[in-house]
Amino acid sequence: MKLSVRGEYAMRAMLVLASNYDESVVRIQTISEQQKIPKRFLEQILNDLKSAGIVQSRRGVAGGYRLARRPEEIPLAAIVRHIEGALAPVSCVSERFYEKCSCPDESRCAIRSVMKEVREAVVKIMERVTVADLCTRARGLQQVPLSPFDFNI
Amino acid sequence: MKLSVRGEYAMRAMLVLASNYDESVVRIQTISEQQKIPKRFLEQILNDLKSAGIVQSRRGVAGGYRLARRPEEIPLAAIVRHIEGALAPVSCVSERFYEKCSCPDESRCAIRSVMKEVREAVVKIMERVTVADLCTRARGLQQVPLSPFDFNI
DNA sequence: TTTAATCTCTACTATGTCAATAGACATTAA
DNA sequence: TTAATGTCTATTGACATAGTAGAGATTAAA
Repeated sequence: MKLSVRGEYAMRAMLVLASNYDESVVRIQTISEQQKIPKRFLEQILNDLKSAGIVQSRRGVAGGYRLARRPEEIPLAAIVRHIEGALAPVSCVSERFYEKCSCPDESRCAIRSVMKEVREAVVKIMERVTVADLCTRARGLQQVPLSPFDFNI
Repeated sequence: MKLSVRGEYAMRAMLVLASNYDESVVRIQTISEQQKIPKRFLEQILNDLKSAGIVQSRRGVAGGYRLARRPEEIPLAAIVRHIEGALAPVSCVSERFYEKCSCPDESRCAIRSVMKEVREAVVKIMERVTVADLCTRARGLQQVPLSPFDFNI
């Protein structure tokens, strides 16, 4: 898995939506400003997440976006898979985005067997951690005081 | 980590070199034919691995490539890091290829903390597995009979 | 000394992806 | 009716990828 800027923005937006899960909807502009994400670019990303059934939207004056499910029910894997594609390091070990590779004999490829392990390790984390966990972590990190090195005199 | 074709070729070539570690050198052409890798492309890749000190070469008539160290001393991480760059899913959690990301406060970024876990999991595998392990696995996989489904009548 | 087989270095190219930006449109609450 | 929103499609510039190509340097052997 390699996260593009697009994928990073998607996660950041999801974190905002999850933090405001009680609200009816959150406007694109609000997310864009809070997270410093180019608005028109964010539009595309959220629209994309909508087509994946991960978020819902309301159009018109009091419009905006909200999560389609509870934050606990959305693993990070779901977001990344829809925005970036495979979590696997090579597509010949991907379950959902499988593509044949060019090696002579895939079933006996030693490299592939290592790549499978990498895939498993990544999937394990990304499927276990949900958007709700992200919120919890974010709250935890707020508590931590800034390191002295982070202060400018 | 996401492996490009270039990175995959590099690993396949390294596997061939390790299998012939007793030989003096192996010709590009030999590797190219065995692994079905475009020769001129492979030239570049091997030359690149040479500049990384991972392989050595001999020029001229009886020329070719060989590993610069014993297969047990070359972790896959070394190869991938030189050909592809960071193992980390985002550069803001990379040790060797660190780059600042666009999030408001990196030290308190919840997404980053998850990405760190992913990085650790990937690095752990790629640093532990060596080219020698690749050879061992390859030999093991040779023993395994083809699944009945792999036969064409 | 010549030759042929090899690696080496640099440049080029076609294609695709990424990160936006833009315009016209549809929907909705007030 | 209007203004604030989301929706859809197209375009763009920069860069990366996966090669291809040509000319050259080095070396073992004839």
